[in-house]
Amino acid sequence: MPATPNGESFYVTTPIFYVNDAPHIGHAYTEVAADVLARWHRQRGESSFLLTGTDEHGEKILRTAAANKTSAQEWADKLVAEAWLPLLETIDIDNQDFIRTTEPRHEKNVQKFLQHLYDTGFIYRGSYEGNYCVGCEEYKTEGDLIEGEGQFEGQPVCAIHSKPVEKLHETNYFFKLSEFQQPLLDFYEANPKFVQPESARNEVVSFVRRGLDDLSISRSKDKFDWGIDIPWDDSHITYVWFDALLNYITAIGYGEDQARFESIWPASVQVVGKDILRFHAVIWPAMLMAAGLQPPKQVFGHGWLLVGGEKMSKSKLTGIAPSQITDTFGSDAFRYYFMKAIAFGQDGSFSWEDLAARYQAELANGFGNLASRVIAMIKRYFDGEISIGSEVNVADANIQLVAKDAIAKADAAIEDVAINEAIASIWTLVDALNNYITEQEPWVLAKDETKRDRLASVLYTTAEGLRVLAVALAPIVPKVTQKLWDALTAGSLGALADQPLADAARWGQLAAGTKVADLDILFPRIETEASAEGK
RNA sequence: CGCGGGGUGGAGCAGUUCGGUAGCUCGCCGGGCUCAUAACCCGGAGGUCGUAGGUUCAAAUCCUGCCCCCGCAACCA
Repeated sequence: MPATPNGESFYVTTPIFYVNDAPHIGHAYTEVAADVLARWHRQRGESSFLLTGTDEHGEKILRTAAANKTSAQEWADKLVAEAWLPLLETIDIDNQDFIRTTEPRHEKNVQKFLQHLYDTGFIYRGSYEGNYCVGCEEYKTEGDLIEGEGQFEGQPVCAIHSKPVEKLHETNYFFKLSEFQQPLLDFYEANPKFVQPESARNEVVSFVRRGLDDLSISRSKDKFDWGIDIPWDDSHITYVWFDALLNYITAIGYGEDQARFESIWPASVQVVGKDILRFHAVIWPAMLMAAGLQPPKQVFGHGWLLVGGEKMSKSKLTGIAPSQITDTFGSDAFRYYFMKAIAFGQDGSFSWEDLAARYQAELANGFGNLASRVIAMIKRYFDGEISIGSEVNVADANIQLVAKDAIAKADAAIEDVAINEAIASIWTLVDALNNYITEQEPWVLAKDETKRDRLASVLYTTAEGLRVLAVALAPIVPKVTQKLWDALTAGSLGALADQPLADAARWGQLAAGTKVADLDILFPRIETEASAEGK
């Protein structure tokens, strides 16, 4: 694996959640992916920073707040406290910061950014003509409209209200996005990994080739005022792009702590759902270019979770709250399942049956049971004491090779943001160890006093294998690997999260004489029927 | 001709860039083992690779037509 020097910085972001939404497994999926990347890089010795947060401005929030008889800010506060922060708990996210777009550190520096672009001529005052739907109280793009039926036959109508839209004019501020078509295409050309996966990149490139329009970035306060004031014109507030997207830099010191900002930016990977890929791969880099800042190194658009073969949706009642899964299976299983079962970047099917099957086969029977049998044998045959045998054979050496190879390949896979491949690679060691135990038959060796030394070697090999697994799987399943680590090392090797991946496969780290501790069942069998859920 | 993704043993997927024994996980059947969470290990059955044609010595893989499913147009990573 590449020997990464300490001091390298890894900055990963998730989209900020629209605070009005109800958290579902799609949100959690994005979070877990980013968290796994961040933890992995941290164990590579890099200073790894995971940012997530909430998007709290906008008309909808203002309206639901009013409907709940409270102010927009209080409404947002409540949702953050009751929905979004608990979500992070539920799935064990180790984020270094959580930014809210209503915080002063954000609003103030968004204004600095806007002012800068205004001063340098990238923002101008223009007239906006659009199709306004009175029912929605917002402008619709051509694509938002559908063909009318019945009395409105032949004219475009709002897809939600099925009523004709009005042509309205409004004076707005615009960002000169159109000037960035060629710079963006050049940038994509020079940085082929900027948009990943490949299919996402192709889509973005062809989208930009078709041409870009300038972007309206402000709204008149006549419409609503729950946003950030345009600094030079207090009759307008900014629109989503210059508010939400900028969180990625306001959180790390843009505009007020230049040294810190420069030490972290540009972001290493910005994980986004494919629905918001264009904003992150087109508008966002253009904004940064306009401001003289570097675009992120990579924007990764992941796929959708499909339920019953279709995209999850609230209206079809296929939205699933993460806690529905973690209550039964635990946060580690949640993290493992979604990272392993779905190729990151592609759509993936979720089903309770698949989740239960993988939990049982891979986590409980594969990994959990392996840990169980190894610890049990050390206790049974050596009174719980780690013992290093001297008789090493080809099979032992092979396990060491598998371990080394597994880590190296997993590391390379993480580099490509292929999280499922990384896990599959680590799992080769789980399988190899189960196989090794069967072939070495330690229970047979145990019956022969003269084979005591060989027995020690076999058990030491398996214990070291478990140690490697604990370290390599810590970013994926932090809770159970911690339990395993405690049982195995009795604290003699320091904290699990501090174990460098580069050194993980170096054999011989468990010291002779270490007493292994009791190990709880890592993944208890789920007694309830396959689905463990009433569906 | 709106844009895009996809159709591979019962389920979920890989393989399609650079044609040449169809692979993985789960499930199923048979065997082994007993340290372990009725677990683990080995072997086996099961596929006209959506469909119709074309190119080729050879196509899941290249070309053409057609059929079907899904996403983008309502909440929504």
